[in-house]
Amino acid sequence: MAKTPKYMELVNWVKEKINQNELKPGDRLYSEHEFSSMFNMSRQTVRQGISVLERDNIIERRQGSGTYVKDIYASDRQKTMNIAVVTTYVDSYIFPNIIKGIEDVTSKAGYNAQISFTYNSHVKESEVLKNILEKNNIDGLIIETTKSALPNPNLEYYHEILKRKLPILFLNCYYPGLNIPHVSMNDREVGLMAANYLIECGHEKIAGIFKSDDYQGHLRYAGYRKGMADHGLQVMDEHILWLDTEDQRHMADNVDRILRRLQNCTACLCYNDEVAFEIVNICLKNGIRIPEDLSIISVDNSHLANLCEVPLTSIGYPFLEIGKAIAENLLKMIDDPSFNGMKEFTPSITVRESVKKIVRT
Amino acid sequence: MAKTPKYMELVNWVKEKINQNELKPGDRLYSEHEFSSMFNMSRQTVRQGISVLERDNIIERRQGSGTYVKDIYASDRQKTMNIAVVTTYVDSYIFPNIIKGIEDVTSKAGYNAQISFTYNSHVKESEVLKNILEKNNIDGLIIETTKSALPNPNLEYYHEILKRKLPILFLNCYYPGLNIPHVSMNDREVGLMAANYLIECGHEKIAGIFKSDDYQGHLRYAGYRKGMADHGLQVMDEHILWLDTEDQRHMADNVDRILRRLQNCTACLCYNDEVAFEIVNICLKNGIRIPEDLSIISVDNSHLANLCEVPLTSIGYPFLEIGKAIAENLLKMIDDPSFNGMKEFTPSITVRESVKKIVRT
DNA sequence: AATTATTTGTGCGTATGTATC
DNA sequence: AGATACATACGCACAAATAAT
Repeated sequence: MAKTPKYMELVNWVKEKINQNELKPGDRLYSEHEFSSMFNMSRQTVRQGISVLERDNIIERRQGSGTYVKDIYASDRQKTMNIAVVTTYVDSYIFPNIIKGIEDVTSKAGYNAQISFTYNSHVKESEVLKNILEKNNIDGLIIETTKSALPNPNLEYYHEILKRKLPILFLNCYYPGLNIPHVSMNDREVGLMAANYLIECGHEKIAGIFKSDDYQGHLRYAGYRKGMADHGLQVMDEHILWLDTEDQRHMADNVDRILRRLQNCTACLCYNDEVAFEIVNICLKNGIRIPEDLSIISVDNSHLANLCEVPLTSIGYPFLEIGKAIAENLLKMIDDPSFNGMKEFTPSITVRESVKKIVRT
Repeated sequence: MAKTPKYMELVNWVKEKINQNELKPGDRLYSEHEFSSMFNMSRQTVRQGISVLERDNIIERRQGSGTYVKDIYASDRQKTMNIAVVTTYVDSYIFPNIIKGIEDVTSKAGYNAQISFTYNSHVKESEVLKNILEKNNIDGLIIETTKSALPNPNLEYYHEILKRKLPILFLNCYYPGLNIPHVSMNDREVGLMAANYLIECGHEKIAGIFKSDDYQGHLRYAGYRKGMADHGLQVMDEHILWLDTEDQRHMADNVDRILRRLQNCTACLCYNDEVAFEIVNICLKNGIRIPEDLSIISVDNSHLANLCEVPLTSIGYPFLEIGKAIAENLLKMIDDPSFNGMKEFTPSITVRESVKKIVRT
């Protein structure tokens, strides 16, 4: 059995008082003489204990004045100048631009960006968050949450982050139930704008393809519903296709499913350019002409929208600007914990060739 | 005037002995009792001095055994579990895959990847390297050097890195004069293979577009020259176009230049898919049919090669594998400083539609 | 395998110096 | 100027770990 030294009594006593909030940052401890009589130990032993506390960065000695509890949330907490960035996929067009935006801002301010990926897996996300909390060497965190529409088993980690008052911003997605600010597009507005545009072009039977496991998909769906409802149009479940991350990776397996949902529709709202790109290819291969037989509207306005066989009309998603904004706001939060870094971008549409205007008869 | 405490005598004495190399890592210091009589100070005072040295991570006490000088290059140097990754551009297809490969490997091994970009600017590179050396919180470095074909003003930083025995690997490019291992394609082989393929297809008048400020460009050019020479063909300077990073960003400004170099040629070897993509567009707009009038061979075999209006025959560049390999080798170097992480990949060709076979008459 | 000498760790007492309020 | 606080310094005794005998 390991015998603990006498001076550890004092060390533990102080630590406990701090934990119980009976000793707050800036408070003066008892003097060495007082401790000496309180614990029945010599002043030398008291000093030994205080040395341990000093070494551990818990207290601070000031000659002639006293011994003080260090101020954790201010001068003491020295910045590491590291920012953690956690995203889901190393996607071909979203990721590089967002990262570039973030890195532009952080590197100019002297920060390093530590980048990790979750591959949209909760397990990987939990590993990443655990690692971040254990290492405790970052000043702030930008995270694109995994499967944001599903219950998140990693909530405890987010609560711990809040408890530690570590500045954190959600990228793109967010959890409605969690009090963590986010920087993203207004995705409901995105869905609404897309639906409205199609309706303005004369479409009424409008299919929708959304992502089921991202909260973004849910918001875009909500916007789409609102657009339909505003114009007295009905949303038909048989024209709504929900794709999850797995489906998206194997679109070829979903061809029949997709074609059935698109039947009898004159237009389709696609979750993003990646999906739209695939849908266009599938349609063309199956004799459906774009936009003559089916109009397609998409989201992201990435280079894919340009490169697509039928250039896509797409709602813009300014990834570079989002990256810059989220980094700027995180840095502000680091300097001023009361700053709320929430920001939502308003969408805009880029018209290309994938939507046909229908003249009503 | 500040009076220095007596125990500092001992502290300074030890520090000096270490500086003069009279005390080497692993050496045992005199015992507390010996010091006590040597310096005419009490054992308590000796202990105080030794405490200072211990706090400064200079010596290590072992109860019952003695006090030892710490071994800086081994057990002492505790790993930070951070890897720095420095690349040039946040490119649309190269970067995400390489980063993904690196992050895959490093995160599995429990490392964080700190990513920075130089935008192919020496100034930015120097800032990044300076920051890395100042913070001194990484276990290894992967760097894609900036403008590797030009004299590098940041050589001093690389020498400092070598001096510190910090594991470092060059990505893609490297400096021939610097003793730092690299992981890349064999770019000379790339140029050779591309030239040979065109020659095998019956082409003799072959233009070449290379990047002037990357060493990769020079190597591919060297390979191209060898392929030509091996078949008794002459390399004509008027058919060689050198582009630097700036030119590449404003290809539209170079149209006349480009068309002049391609005159009288039946084929063109392009530095990479990005360049080839642009060249194809420029040619088609100017009435040059691909591959009927001009065959194009390219390098990278990225998705751009597929998406190009004329699908490109391209020499593959396995970015994901390169990323994985460089990360694996860096981790090996961290664990075993004698390990040489150099690796060169052999290229392979993917044939699409941009090269016409000429039947000789 | 047990003993012993050596070395660092813990703990206490005292005295004096120096900074702060 | 004086009281109080921490800093330095010396002395001693015993405990615990280590290494050699």
